[in-house]
Amino acid sequence: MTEPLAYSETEERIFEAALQAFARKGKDGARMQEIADAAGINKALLHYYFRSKDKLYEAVFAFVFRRFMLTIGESIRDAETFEQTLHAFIDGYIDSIKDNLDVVRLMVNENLSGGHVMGGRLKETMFSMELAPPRLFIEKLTEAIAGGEVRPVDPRQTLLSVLSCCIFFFITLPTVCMMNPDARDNLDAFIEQRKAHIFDLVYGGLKPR
Amino acid sequence: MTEPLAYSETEERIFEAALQAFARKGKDGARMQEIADAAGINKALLHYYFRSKDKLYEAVFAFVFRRFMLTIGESIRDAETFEQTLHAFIDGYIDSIKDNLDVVRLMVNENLSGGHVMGGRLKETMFSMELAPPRLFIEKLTEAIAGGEVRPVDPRQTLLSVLSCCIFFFITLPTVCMMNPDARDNLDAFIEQRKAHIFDLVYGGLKPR
DNA sequence: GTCTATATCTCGATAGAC
DNA sequence: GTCTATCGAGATATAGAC
Repeated sequence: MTEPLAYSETEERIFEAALQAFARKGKDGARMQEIADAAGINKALLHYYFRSKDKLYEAVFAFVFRRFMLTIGESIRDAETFEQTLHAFIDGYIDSIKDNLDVVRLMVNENLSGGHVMGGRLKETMFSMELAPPRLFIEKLTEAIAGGEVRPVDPRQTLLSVLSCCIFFFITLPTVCMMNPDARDNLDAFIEQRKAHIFDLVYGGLKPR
Repeated sequence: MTEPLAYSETEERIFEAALQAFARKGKDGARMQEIADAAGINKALLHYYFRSKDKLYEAVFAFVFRRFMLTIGESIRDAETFEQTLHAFIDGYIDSIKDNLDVVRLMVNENLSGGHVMGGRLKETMFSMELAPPRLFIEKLTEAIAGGEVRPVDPRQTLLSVLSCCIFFFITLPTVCMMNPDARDNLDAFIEQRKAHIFDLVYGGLKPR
């Protein structure tokens, strides 16, 4: 099941509307009517383009997932030291997520309901993107351990921890804002604070003693 | 709107069934029929007890949220040094989450759809549980910074990072298992590995240089 | 309290004109 | 391609017997 390389303007408007609906309420919770309204078209046209809700969901997921992965890939440049790599990774991920919050919400929803749609996309992406950021991160970290810049740690666990720190607070934003007044008052400032803190904590935790 | 202190056996069976349904498919995606079936009762009885789906959702959320908070509170004992506190916090949280995966999924779903129901419960809990674990964590960390056991960091950001590391991989378990064969083959072993890694990384990142 | 039967409504999907 | 109108399935919710 190969996806088209390009979509019409109408189709992309549908994707944006569907993304928002699916991200906030999940596949079952979202309504075709609200997606049509938000896209400025008729409900029948939705079925004309995508046949069924399931097909729309899969098309939307494939589209935004691919776009998001490319965005992240572009945002993270290669670096000399592991310190630079870590900095670029954290900043790049957080910036990309901030601009694609609904994509992350959609992926979390996918995981909550089994992750079967995402599973297919993941496998495809793994092979097509040789230098995906997570892979790059693990390579650089492994080198850094071998070179003595970083003490011996499990690279995969470390990657998971960094990703956790960069993503989790976006997922639980309502709760975070309720527990943390700064985040509610000035989210951008909080995000910059967060970037600095994560780098500081993780790099401190990785340096040899 | 005060909640009852105790529920009948039937009501608790309904709660378990509803928790599972709401956690996996969200409030809108879950079906009253499947909840009734899973609880071993009739659909009409569901409405007899809780009047509507919305009311059932709120009751279930209040019940499992409160129970989960108490579980975590009990699992984390007080400790002398901050090192012990951190260890107890990480192990206690991860064990509690492991035994209450659907509660966490429910809370994440709540956050994805705005978090209004959870908001009310959070406020109530903040006041009624003076020594809730997050508060204890921040107090102990602040003391440790003052005493020089830990270098100066933002306690709230640090708490958020530890929680991220403890919770995120449970939320994205399908993806984690796909990227990480160990987790799929032996989840319990992976979880123990994860506990050790988080403590190691965070405590390393907090120690004075 | 617990059930069967049914009312009422909403949603996904289609038919057919333009 | 885009619309209006509508069908039919399946959902929540209720009525009423036991």
